Amino acid sequence: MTRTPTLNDVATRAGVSYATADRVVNARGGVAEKSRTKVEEAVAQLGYVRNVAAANLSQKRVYRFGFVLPVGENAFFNHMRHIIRQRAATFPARQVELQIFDVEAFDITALVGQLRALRSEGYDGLAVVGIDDPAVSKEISDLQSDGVAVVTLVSGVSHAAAVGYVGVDNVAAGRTAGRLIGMAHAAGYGVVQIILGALTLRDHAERLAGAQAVLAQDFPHVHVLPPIEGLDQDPLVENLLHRHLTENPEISAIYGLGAGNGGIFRTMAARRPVAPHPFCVVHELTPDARHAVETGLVDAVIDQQPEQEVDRALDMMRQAADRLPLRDNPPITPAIYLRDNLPAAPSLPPDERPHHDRLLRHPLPPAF
Amino acid sequence: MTRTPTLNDVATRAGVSYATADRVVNARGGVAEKSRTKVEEAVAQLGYVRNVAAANLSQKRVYRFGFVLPVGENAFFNHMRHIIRQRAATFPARQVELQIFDVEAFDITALVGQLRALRSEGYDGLAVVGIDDPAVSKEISDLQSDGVAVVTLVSGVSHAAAVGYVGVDNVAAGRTAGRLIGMAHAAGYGVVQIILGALTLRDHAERLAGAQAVLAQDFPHVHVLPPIEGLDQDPLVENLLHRHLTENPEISAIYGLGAGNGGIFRTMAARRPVAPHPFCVVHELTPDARHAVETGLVDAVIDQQPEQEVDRALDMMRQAADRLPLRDNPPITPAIYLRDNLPAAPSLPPDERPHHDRLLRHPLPPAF
DNA sequence: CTTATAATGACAGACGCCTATCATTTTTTG
DNA sequence: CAAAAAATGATAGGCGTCTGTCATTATAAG
Repeated sequence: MTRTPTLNDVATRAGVSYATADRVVNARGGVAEKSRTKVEEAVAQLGYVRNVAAANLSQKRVYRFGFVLPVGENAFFNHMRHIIRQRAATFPARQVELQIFDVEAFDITALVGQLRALRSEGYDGLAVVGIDDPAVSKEISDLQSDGVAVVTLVSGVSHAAAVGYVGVDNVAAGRTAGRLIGMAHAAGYGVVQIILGALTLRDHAERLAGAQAVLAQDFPHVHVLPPIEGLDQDPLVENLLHRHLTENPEISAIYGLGAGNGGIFRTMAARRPVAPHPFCVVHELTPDARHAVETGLVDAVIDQQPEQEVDRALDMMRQAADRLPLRDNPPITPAIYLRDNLPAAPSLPPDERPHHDRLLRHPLPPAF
Repeated sequence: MTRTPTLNDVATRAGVSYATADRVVNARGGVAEKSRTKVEEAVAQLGYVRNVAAANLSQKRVYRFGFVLPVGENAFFNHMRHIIRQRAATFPARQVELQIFDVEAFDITALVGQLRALRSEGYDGLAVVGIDDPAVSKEISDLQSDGVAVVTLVSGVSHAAAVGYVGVDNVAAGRTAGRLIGMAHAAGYGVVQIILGALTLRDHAERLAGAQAVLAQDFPHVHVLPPIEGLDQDPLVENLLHRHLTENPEISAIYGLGAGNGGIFRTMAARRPVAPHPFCVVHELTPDARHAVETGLVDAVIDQQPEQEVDRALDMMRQAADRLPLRDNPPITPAIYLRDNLPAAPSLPPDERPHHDRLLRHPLPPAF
């Protein structure tokens, strides 16, 4: 029954005073090279691990973590906001304080500005939905050197000195969708229409590449049409998709890998009575998407599991704040949801309820 | 900037001494009804939450959690063991001590004996893979009243006064498999052969029912053969499956919902060069199953995500030990893995590596 | 060798809670 | 009403770490 060693034990073992051991462990400086080595050796030999509970108590520590998310009508990030708030609600008991910061989507200047503003706010950790840009990267590195543990979330930032990245492999996600579509064409010939936001968005391009690769290699009998760019806008997507479906009745599958899914759902709902049902795959299990799967409008949803992402980000920030070694975090795998393995519906605030009422009020697509 | 209230504040507010407030909060008894109410009101009014860090410090608390798992050649539980050990390795820093207890599978007496033995061991929490039996249920309730937080894992125990259940909905898992199979038969007609351990095993029966229900309702053109009972034994499964496939060349899909998957992989591998590839779904992402997916022997794996289950169980035990309200834990959803969204391969100890070497050494099924 | 400077030691108080003891007050019981 | 029992108050010491102060000693610079 060996007691777990305290810093006092370390000091004794190293043959220095508690004060010196503390100076080393907490990197306060003003310690001779020689003493530092002795203390570090003692730490290693005894396997000393700082008692986080005691440390937190003495400092009256409250963990301050922030999430920096793009703002907009993006259902996915709204969902993520909700998850974060939910976690925040269960946290006061653990002395954790969570804040969400909204930043205009795709706005590098705004993001950099927000990050800079946060630099002096004394946050222990920040989870940032990145934009891959040198200025952002620089800002993140600066935050890190100011002692803020930064985690990039959903979309990484290259060359940033972040603690880590939490997000899915979008190529894998696209491949997964591609294979599902391929499986659904065991019959043989088929035509796939892909809808995305824009080819310039890295996430979308990656998913597209993944899907195309799998279909070309393993399902050569399935023909992939050139993708439609819907700019992630529901009405535009609806408009374009409806036209393509009408002009090309051979289309047997639809893959929406961007964010204008509302347009897909409406198109599918409108056409359901008239035409045979193409196999349909979309991304992100938003309330609308869930409803579409439940009602059979959509066959499968590829999801990046924001709950897991949020938890993982919190974990990492916490570990960093506690100065514990990070446990390795393998990339999150995209989940496949069919109507039978949907997770229990989360309780939602009123403004995030699915829009199916509105959806059903328009049983026919607008003429154009 | 209001300080978070301490028990001292509660005492003051309630107009009693610290000692009395403490007696109430820690349920030490010997407090008049009236005082208790006053204290409870003060707690509610101030929103007092016990500072777990301080409490743990003062008690030199080390959390002691145990997992009680069935022992045997079951690949799934071996995988789970590995996950638990992995978690345990990262825990000393958080003063958590993890133990695994092996119990003979399906042995009620052994399980009850083990649980009883653990009763006096001072565990804070136990995660138990249950057997649904009154004796087990009784034992769990007793543990709970002795202050041990019990979580049932993977398979629940009815009427047990456990803190909660962590596991998947097996009907949903079966339905998911059924739908995948249905999707793969967009062509039309098809024949499904289901292999399970035994119809008397609840998990298996539930999965079977789920799959049958979905196929009957949404894919009536797919014919489901009577299931084969392979007793979860690889050689028997291989033997039976090979015979059925030979006798019924119409079989277009195989669904292995039990644990004798090694037999399925070998059969598929052996037949691959000769026959067209039936669509194949199995359960649990064991190393062997992963390899089978990677090599295309198997099309999809339904997985109950043991990592998540272990983490969830640990979370719940921890919350209970900290006397915090449990956050609601929605059932874990079965994951679908195709070869494109496989999670990063976990590092495995040598004895749990996939057996594909052995598998490939027998390119043909044994004659019989 | 004498200053200045750097490094070290020795403590003490605080963080919030737990445990224990003992004295004191209130309530119950006979 | 006295005696017994129950409830309450007061308080002290400890858990391991952090922070700060101040005195002391070792080292470097002049």
